[in-house]
Amino acid sequence: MNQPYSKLLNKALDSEYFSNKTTLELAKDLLGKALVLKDTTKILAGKIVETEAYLFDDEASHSFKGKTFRNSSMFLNAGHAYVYYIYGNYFCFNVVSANANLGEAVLIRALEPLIGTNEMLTNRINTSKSKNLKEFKLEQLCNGPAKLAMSFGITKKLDGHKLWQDPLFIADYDNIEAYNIISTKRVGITKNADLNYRFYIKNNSFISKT
DNA sequence: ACCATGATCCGCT
DNA sequence: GCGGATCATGGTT
Repeated sequence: MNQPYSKLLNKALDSEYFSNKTTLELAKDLLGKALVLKDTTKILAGKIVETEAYLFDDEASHSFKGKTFRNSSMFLNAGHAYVYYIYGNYFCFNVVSANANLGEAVLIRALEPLIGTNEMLTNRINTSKSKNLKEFKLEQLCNGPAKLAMSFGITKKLDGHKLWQDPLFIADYDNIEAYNIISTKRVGITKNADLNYRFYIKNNSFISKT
């Protein structure tokens, strides 16, 4: 058993972890935690190094115009997964936050791979049609919201999943105090774009962009 | 029915 | 740095 695996054993965070803080607090606190996918055949894990917050009164948020079929998971209790399909190709993964029916969430934008990197690469190869994947570096495996979803095989099937249970959960990993956290404008949005709701670990080489 | 949009990625210049 | 791929989703006709 390798070091990261033992560090993650029995460290899954419970539902209270997600509900007892604001969305902005959660977006920062998730940095250094591990995203773990565990089923009967495999375990994949990555350290969360980059997040973005989406609030209820936020024009950039999918929830801004109210509840629809697509975004309904955003209105569940904190700690549920919100997975959406985008650009005709990709899935992105969020952690629902704050009060139920409010519609707030944290987008997970980048991971530092810890366990199961070969399986992640296989998932990337099978999902994306790129032919240069063999040259991919570890830094490029999960350095973007759709990339990490591909690596973990996260699809709509996990939309609405409870993140304090298998097969997908968040585990304690690194101590948040050990990091300097940088906040910047969010990536890829046009509305309400001036707020510094993107957070990442300073000097970490696995983030999506500088 | 039709249309515009998009919390992205990738390859090319 | 730029544009194409590609289609579910939601809003409008």
